[in-house]
Amino acid sequence: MDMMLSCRHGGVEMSAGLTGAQSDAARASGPIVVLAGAGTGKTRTLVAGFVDRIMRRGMRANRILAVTFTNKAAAEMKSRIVEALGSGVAPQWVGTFHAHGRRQLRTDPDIAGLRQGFDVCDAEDSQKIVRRLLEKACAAGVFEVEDSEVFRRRVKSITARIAMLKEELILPDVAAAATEGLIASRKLADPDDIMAWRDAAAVYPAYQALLREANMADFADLLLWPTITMLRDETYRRDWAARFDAVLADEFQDVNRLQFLWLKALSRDHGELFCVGDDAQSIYGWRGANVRIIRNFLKEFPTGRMIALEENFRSTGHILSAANAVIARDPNRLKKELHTAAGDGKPIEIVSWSGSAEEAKGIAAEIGRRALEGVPYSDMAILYRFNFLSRLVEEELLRSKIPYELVNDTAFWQRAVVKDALALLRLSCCPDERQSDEAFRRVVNQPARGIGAKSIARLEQLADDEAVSLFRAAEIWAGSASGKTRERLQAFLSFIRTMEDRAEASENSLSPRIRTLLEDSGYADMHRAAGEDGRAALENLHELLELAQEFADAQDLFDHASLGSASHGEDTFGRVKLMTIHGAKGLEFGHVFLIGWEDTVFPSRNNSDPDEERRLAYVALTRGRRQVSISWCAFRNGRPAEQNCFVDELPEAARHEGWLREVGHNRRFSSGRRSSAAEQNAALGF
DNA sequence: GACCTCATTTTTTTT
DNA sequence: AAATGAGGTC
Repeated sequence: MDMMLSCRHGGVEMSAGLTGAQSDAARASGPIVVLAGAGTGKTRTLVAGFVDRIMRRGMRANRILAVTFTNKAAAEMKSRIVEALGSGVAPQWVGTFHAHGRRQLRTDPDIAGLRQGFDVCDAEDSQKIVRRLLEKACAAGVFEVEDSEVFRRRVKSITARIAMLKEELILPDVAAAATEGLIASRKLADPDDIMAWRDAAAVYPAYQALLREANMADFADLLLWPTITMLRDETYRRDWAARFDAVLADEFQDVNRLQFLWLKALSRDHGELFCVGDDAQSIYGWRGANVRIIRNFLKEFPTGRMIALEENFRSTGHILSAANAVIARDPNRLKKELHTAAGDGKPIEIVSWSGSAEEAKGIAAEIGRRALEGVPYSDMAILYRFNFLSRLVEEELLRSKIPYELVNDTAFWQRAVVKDALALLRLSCCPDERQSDEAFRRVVNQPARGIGAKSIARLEQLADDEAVSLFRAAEIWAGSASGKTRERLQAFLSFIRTMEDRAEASENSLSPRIRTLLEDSGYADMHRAAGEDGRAALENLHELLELAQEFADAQDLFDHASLGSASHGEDTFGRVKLMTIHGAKGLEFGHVFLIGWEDTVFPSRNNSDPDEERRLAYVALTRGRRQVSISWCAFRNGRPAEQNCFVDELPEAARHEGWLREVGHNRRFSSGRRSSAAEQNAALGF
């Protein structure tokens, strides 16, 4: 402990090599928000804050709550804390909002009307529930029958809105009134929007009832019920708040009202709320994130402090100039400007293409060229607004034999095969439970057992009438009726029962148990029979079996499956990374290719908040350390497209000063000089 | 009634 | 990637 007297700023700075601003932030007490611009050492400061509370202020590591949004961020934070403090210290409360919520809810499931061992359903499961409710309403004539695409969108929009209602702490019974109030007060001009909110409020109570009956919690529930209970019941709140001497929150710009109230309820007694974030990087508004929370922090906490970190340790001067220019047009932003002591670096390239195929070819060629110059593949990344934009690029990289990795294309635990395998497991655990209905539906007819849509519809009817699970309904049917379907059902039921018995009898660990399920059910064979088409599926199943070894029991595995986990980070060194801009947040690469910068694609026409798209552009640009190339196409999907507004907004001076280079071979680019074909080819590696 | 294959379609972005 | 629809076969 004499370390803290050893230099002017104390032990933290000395051991971690912090800047003055970072150190000030880490050592501050009371409510504080660190406005950490991209590349200014956000995680470092957060970890330093954690360490400072232990080393200098004498708190215990397991009495500090630290929250992040992603498992990856949580894992990183944990390991860096352990690195700083030594492996003897084990922080017990570092995790995601969802993981913390689940932990709190698992302690008292009854506050949400749930029983012990409840399941967490993911967004897809939520959508399926809403879909079935809506289909029922259609059948009853409450809703019109629409074409399937419109229907799909509607399900999506309603599901998202129910989550938003929960994040505003609006409970089912008051949802309708609250929605009408919202419609009356706010100027919701769009009639579609108004209708969607009304639909959501109407479906919400039935949705919640269904979840509860099936003993399931959705993502929002994990934090909603603990928070509501803390607000209603002071004893309960104190019980939880007393466990922590300080609360730390990462990515604070992305918290929603629910998460903020949860943080406040836990930190109210001591006021130790240490938040790190950057309002310029708030890109999750569609998921309920509320930028105004970080922007109004000082109004909420008049005694609090806001400390801005503006010295960037990542990018070149030119990259920062471009990023600053783009974000400067967000009128509500908290003022700060990134600067660097490093040099200006290479010019930013704006490359225009006639079509997306050409763009893909060009990027692959350019990556090949840079690789020859000695840039490791792993130091390059291609970032885009939507996942589907990766397809053509992927083909081209494959053709060019450039090793690449698609990051988070469809998260492992959300893949259909993985969910099917887990459904089999869930069903073999407790077939009679209502929470297995979803599992039943997934696998009854996979592989095809002759139990098709019509039979399942009849089963659902029966289950409804008798108020039992689908599995029970199937047993009733198999016991009474006759015919082919009866035999087929019987075969399936007895298979599940056998598996259930065997699971109880043996001490078989998880992995072999799943293997048996996959083999004996014919599920694995189904994919083997599909040949090339089933290869990816089999690989995923194999990986699942490997991963399953890490889990103690089925419940443990289900928990990880629904909230995701960081353990799926296989070593993929030496590969070009392909990911969405959202997925790239928090990461950095020497060379960054930003594709699809066309109006309606990026900024997306679907986002009602243009400033959020702007912030996304800011995030995209600030991922690059040394070189950033932006590209856009005159044609995308056979439709003409325009260079997006962000390109236009880059400082005019930059074009004259030569640090913004426009390269292209379609007739449409606006300003700047037209480069010769020879120049283009030289630049793009043909 | 159920299954298969082929084609089409439409993507937000993620816990 | 995954959900849908059409058209043909058992």
